[in-house]
Amino acid sequence: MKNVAAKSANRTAVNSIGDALEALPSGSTSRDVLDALSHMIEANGLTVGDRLPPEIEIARRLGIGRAKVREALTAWQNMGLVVRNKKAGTRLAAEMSSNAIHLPLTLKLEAESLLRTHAVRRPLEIESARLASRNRTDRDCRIIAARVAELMASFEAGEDWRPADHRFHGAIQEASGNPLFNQLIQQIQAAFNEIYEAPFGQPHLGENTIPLHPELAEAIVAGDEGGATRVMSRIMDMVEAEIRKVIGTADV
Amino acid sequence: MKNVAAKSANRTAVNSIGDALEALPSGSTSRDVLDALSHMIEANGLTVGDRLPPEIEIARRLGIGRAKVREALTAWQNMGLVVRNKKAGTRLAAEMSSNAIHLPLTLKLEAESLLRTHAVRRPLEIESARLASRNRTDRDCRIIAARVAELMASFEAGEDWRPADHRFHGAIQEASGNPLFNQLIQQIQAAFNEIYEAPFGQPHLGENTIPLHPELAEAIVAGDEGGATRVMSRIMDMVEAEIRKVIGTADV
DNA sequence: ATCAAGTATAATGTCAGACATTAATTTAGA
DNA sequence: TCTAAATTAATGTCTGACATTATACTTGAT
Repeated sequence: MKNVAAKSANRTAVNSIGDALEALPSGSTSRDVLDALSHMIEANGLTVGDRLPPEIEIARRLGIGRAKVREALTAWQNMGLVVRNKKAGTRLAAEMSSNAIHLPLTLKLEAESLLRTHAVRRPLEIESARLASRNRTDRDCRIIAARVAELMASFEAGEDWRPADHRFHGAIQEASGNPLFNQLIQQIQAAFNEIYEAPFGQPHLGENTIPLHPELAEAIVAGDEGGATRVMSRIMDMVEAEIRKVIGTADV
Repeated sequence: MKNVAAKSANRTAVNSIGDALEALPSGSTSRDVLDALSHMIEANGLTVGDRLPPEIEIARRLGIGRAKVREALTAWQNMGLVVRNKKAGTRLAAEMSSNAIHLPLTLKLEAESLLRTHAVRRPLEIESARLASRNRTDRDCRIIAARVAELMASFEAGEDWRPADHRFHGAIQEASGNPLFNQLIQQIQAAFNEIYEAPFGQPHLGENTIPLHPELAEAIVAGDEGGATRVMSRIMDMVEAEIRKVIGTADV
């Protein structure tokens, strides 16, 4: 019975893709293929568990080779967005894996994932600040001082201070002596931005925390482990509060 | 001049892959291809910026088709681990890309130190314990209780308790309500094991910490945020101490 | 008529070969 | 010596074929 419903749903989907899948211009990238598919999925209201058209059909409609379609679908598969099955074809995956963030498809689902992403970033930032205040070299101190000055100047000039903020935190992670912190946080932050920038435009998230940054820099330079931990925690808490305010939810 | 050095490095790499790339058994998956390549990369000491052999060469050596090699490399490319270039071939990427949190190779390339890996795991474990003691459901409590019982039984029976330990920590991360913790820690731990098991054989790392685990479980079930944080911190500190003892180094 | 077993089929998975494209390298020329 | 054109070695793409397999269908027995 469930099969019957699924089957008819599939048929409508497959029959009506002509409306939404048009030939791509030449030189189109794998990303374009995914965008076209996203569009088709949305236009047809396909949901989790539904089948996509066969690869060969997609290729024909888009006017590209099957290899290109496969490459694109493989990307989604690796992100956990679709599962492929010999006879059953390619279906939208039962669950969106969290490190798979392809915007057109997942935007609606990802609001609270901003908080989740931040929740992971939080302890890493705090720990990196603690280690930085412990392991910093003279050179690190000079860089941190320069970066925080740069940040405050940018902030007070009313410019877009986020690149400077990014560099400042990068300097702290650098000073921690463990490159993994920088790597991980950078990736997490990139994922965050990918979710965030699109739906809400140009944000000023974290603006209230900027005045705290000189204090953070001082604590690290002074080697004050507890102070660095405390200030960074406060910064992270304030960022979290702002996220909640923006997306208007309360639960993690 | 830099070109010359790079070129000669490439040549040695390409010439010596015969040592490290052996034919795969049939039915091998794309993951196997990547594992074989990882192995080759490590065996030849390739680092960021170095070239991989041409796809067709890899395919020949592994006894598979070029399509399969391409699919595997595409996965890495999508994760930002490699960049491909028409004539220049495929190179290990200079920077890890954003939406991909694929740690195993990253860590292998970047972290020669177990301590660094552990240093990243530490704050994540502590935070997940804290969140678990805050967000746990009744169901989580039951699972945690069952897992810790299982762990202690396995430990006292003198068996290999590590799978049970793994499941216990997994239950805590589950209880935190944020699946990202589980994902990240699991990957970090996988990377750790990949580095660790090989050189030191069958370890009993963390054995001294097992008796602390019931206490940790109790704190979480009781909702004692401070207690959970404290115990998990102690566990992590002890693991770190044991790592230091094993590898006999002092520096992070 | 219902259920089980076997068969057919339609989709993905893989391979091979060819050609297109591009960027590094080499060569020719000013 | 420097610049520009030709070469070339790699990835990128297309096509067609075959392998594999999970589903869908058919057949047979109870």
